[in-house]
Amino acid sequence: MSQRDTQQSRRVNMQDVARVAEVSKATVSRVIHSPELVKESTRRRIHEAMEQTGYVYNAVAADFTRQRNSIVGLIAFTLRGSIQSDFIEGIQETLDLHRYSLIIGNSRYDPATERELIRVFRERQLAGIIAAECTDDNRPALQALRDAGIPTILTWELTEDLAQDCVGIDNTRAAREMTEYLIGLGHRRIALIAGRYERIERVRHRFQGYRSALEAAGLEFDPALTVSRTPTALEGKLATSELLTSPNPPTAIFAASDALALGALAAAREHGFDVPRDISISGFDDSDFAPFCHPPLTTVRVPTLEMGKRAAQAVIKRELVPSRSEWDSGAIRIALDTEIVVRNSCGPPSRRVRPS
Amino acid sequence: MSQRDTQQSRRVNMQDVARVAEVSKATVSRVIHSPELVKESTRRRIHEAMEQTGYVYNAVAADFTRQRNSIVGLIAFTLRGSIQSDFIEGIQETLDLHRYSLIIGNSRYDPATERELIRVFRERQLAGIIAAECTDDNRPALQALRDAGIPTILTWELTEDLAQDCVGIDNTRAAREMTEYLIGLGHRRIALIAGRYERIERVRHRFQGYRSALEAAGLEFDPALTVSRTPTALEGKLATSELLTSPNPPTAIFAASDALALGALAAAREHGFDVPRDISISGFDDSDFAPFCHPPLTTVRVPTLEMGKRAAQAVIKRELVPSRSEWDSGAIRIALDTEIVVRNSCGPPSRRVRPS
DNA sequence: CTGAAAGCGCTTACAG
DNA sequence: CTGAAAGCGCTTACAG
Repeated sequence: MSQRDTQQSRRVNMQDVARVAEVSKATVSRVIHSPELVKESTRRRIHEAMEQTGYVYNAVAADFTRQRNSIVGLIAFTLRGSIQSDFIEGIQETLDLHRYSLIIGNSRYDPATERELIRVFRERQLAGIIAAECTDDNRPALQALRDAGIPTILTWELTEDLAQDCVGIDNTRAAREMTEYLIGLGHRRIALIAGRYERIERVRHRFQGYRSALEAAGLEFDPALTVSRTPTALEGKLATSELLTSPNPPTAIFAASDALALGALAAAREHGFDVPRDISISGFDDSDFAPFCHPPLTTVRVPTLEMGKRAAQAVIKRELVPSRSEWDSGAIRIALDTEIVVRNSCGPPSRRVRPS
Repeated sequence: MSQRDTQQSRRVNMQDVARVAEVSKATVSRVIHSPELVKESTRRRIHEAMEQTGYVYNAVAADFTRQRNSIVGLIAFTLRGSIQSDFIEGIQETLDLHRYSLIIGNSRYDPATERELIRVFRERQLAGIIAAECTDDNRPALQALRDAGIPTILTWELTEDLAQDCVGIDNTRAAREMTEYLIGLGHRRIALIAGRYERIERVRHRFQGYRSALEAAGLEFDPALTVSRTPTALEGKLATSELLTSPNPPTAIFAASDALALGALAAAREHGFDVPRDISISGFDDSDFAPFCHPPLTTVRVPTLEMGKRAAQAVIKRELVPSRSEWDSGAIRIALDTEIVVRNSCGPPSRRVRPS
């Protein structure tokens, strides 16, 4: 193969193709990007030359020349659990359509790494950033990115900052609706297991939704019934164990992620509680595994694939209109609907407090 | 902020910093890459100049100049299920350490997309490629990448092609051991649910391991007991339903991924089978959710985090020694150990064929 | 310890 | 429909 040969010396570049096709490299570039501008016969000759020389387009050189990269970055705290793979699939699908690539950055919940990530993304002059999660601490860094001309889209929530582009769901309402559903089933003592309220806006919103549903129903808000945990099954299990063995246990547990709910289910079983007879458990996300839990999990469906697609579209839209004056005409704010998926993990409360 | 100001005109570049610090840009470059080569006082002056001008290093220009990109690409069929997020975490952790970024490509099981991905990765002149999965059809494309001087590391399996760099597990042995475990429990009719044997080497190996354990124990291999499915919970459930309602059902099901096993568990419950009393079910992967299944899943632990780290290290090692003559001194082949994690989803067979 | 110079491979107006 | 020319911002020997 010619690749092997040329490799020892020098890669084939556009100039080489131009020489073989007896055109200028500007024309070769046109064949690649706007073939309709080039005469049919010339185009054919160039294609042949590319074939013959084993030419591989150099995207790095192109990005460099254009002063704008065709790579989008994703910022996440973790790739486990909380980030739905569907969400990333949605982003990729859309990006592929427009010939962008995706770099995935993982801050591992570490602010220093997060800062580092943002620095690297700036250095790489990425076309845009999608933030899957963002602590309040991290907001200024995102803002700086935006100031540097790099579009940033926050996802999974509708930010209180109305100047921030976002594609998300109404977490407050979603949590309120699930809480109302549990209240409607007859529950009076409903626990909430969620992330760290103080740092993440969307978790705070879910908490607010839960609380406002309680208040609207005239139910007392009991701080002992809300626990903050990292959204993993293990933490959900631990938290549920504590709730179940507390002096005045809940009759329903609303886990603000399906991973937490999975752990809650396991804890309930271990303590001899039948779900939903002895205790109701609901989740949030409608993950892949939710229908296969025992019992199948009642949860909040989040249109993650759609959210990923919309976020990618938003980045691309921004990137195509880089002028800041245009941006100032208003933020992109896309609200996606959620819905409660009723399966079998919730039911009316039993009078028994402890199972046999 | 200075970023905002400079943005309207031109970005601050190395030359600007050099001017302010009254040095050449070569020296600025040295401060960034090999500060030990620069005199302390000069270094300080340059750092001040960078600060003052709001300089942001241009990594695209650097990659372009160096003719070698500091981004590694990952190729996968999907981001759902089969790819463990721990695996990607491991890759990222190692890459971060060495200041590489990760582009994640998703072929969505489509050969055309896969080819496209490989083309894009070549155009981007990536530092190397890690293939999380690779059909046989796709092997030549990977080979072409290698020929073009881009290191490619295959993962999750120890390839039959001894010239291919790989970091993986012995799928044959792992499957044989799990099958032996089930045989040891007393099972005679053991089903296997796995991916498509004909296309993926590691699935083929698991199948071979299963079969060789059967033969070693003098058990008949019954083709009716092996089913090929996409590794999702839904497919696992469907396949299990069929097995359970077949004329001569198995007493144990070995699902070659935990996602399949999760579905299998759900199917068993739906058909009124108690696990493990009426049917044993085992998985493969030891996913996050395995301990929280009902019952907790007996499965094969795969050191995914470690595998990710090793794969990234292998790419970096290759990338640092790009000369082909060095490569020819031998392929990188790293075998990682698996182990059976015994939980509660497997037990001795019952004599009952159908539950009450 | 530091500088001058060449060059990487494209794209982008501009001209014709 | 096509070409000539400038330039993007670095790094890399080489020289001193």
